[in-house]
Amino acid sequence: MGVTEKRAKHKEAFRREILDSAREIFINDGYDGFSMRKLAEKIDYSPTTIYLYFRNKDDLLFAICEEFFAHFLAELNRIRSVSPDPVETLHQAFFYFINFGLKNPDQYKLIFFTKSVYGTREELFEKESMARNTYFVFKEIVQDCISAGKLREIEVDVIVDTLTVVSHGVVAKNIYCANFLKERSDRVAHTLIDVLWRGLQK
Amino acid sequence: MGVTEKRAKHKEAFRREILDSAREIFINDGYDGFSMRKLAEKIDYSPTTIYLYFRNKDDLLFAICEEFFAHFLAELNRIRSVSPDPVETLHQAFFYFINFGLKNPDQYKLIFFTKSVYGTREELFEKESMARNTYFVFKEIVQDCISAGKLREIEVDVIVDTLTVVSHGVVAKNIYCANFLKERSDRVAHTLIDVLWRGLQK
DNA sequence: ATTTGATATTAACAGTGTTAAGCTAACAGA
DNA sequence: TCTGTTAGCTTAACACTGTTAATATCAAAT
Repeated sequence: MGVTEKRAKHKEAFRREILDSAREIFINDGYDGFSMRKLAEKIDYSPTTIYLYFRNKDDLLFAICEEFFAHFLAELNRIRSVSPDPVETLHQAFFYFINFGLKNPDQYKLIFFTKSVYGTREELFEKESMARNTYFVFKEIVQDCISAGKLREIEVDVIVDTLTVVSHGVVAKNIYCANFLKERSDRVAHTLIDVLWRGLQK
Repeated sequence: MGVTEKRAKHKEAFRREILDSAREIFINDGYDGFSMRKLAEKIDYSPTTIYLYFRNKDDLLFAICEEFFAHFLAELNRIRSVSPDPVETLHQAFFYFINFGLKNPDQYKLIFFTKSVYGTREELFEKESMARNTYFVFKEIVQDCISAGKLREIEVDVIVDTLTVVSHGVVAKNIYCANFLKERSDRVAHTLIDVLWRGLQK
């Protein structure tokens, strides 16, 4: 292995180390609680060193979000391959997102409620990203249900939005009304899914 | 009118002026975009003067939130007095919140998605506030529907949470997925209410 | 041995929330 | 009228923030 290769590898490893430390701080302390100086101290380098590996604070956040969406995408594909029934697949996929949010509110908040990391709808669709891929796979799952005649004839995009809206809602409530859904968030989530399903079915 | 009274009145007027300017900045620039120095410049006083009228930045936000909730409460009571049918009242009340959020995303975000202004569920219930009053009136509206036998037999608190969850969801999606619901937010909101209603009815 | 280039650092700028101390002007009582 | 007090406001400062420019370090290549 050549020297330049070795260096490139070390650089990559260092980038990873920065990213992992950054994610920890972002999740624990939130977007505002995160600071470049805090991260620098954690990794034992000067604050400006970070700028050699990431453009700025938001670039760090973007990289972290992409890794999360890669994770979501993998899970959606797993569910899809395991469960052959489209309705069952949608149920599981939908519950996966809500459950992730309820179990990891800080992560969910960071990814979805911090900044418009991926810009407008158009900007999200324009350039390739894990977030974009995740969106399309989820849309396909919904489309499969429609194609199987299991849902009311509502535009697929409207249904997708409706579902993500509800997921965001459960988690937002859980995050911003401190302890509001405590001991009850699961019940509210299940009630909501139950109600939604009754309302969406043909 | 005595001198002390006059002074008190002036003080009150000044407080109002600060609050109005603060709300403008909070809404336009968001919680983070707001700064004491910005506000000071706007009202043409030094930053520290503000601290003679408000404990700190969050105290300003709290005062602004309370005024909003006073507004909500008045509107809920108005709807209630106008529409005698409990189901119609709930529909209107629910749509009022969603609509407020879609029409005034910055305000909604400031009030509901910025900080846990009113603390935990317990803390909200403990001390009297406009937010607390608003919550209870909305709960009463839901309870009226249940009492009239118009809803499935689900615990009233769960239904209230479910509805606020959906309201938060629509608005959150609208805010954080920039332009995501654009031109479609109304349709998604109506679809959601329609779906929810089908699912909630007996 | 010298040059080059990558990597890391120090110093600085402009901004943040908040506090402590001090100034000014108007009032009250003698 | 002089003095003491107090309300109202300001200046200065502290400890932070993200980010940039200039500089130092040090290993590899010539």
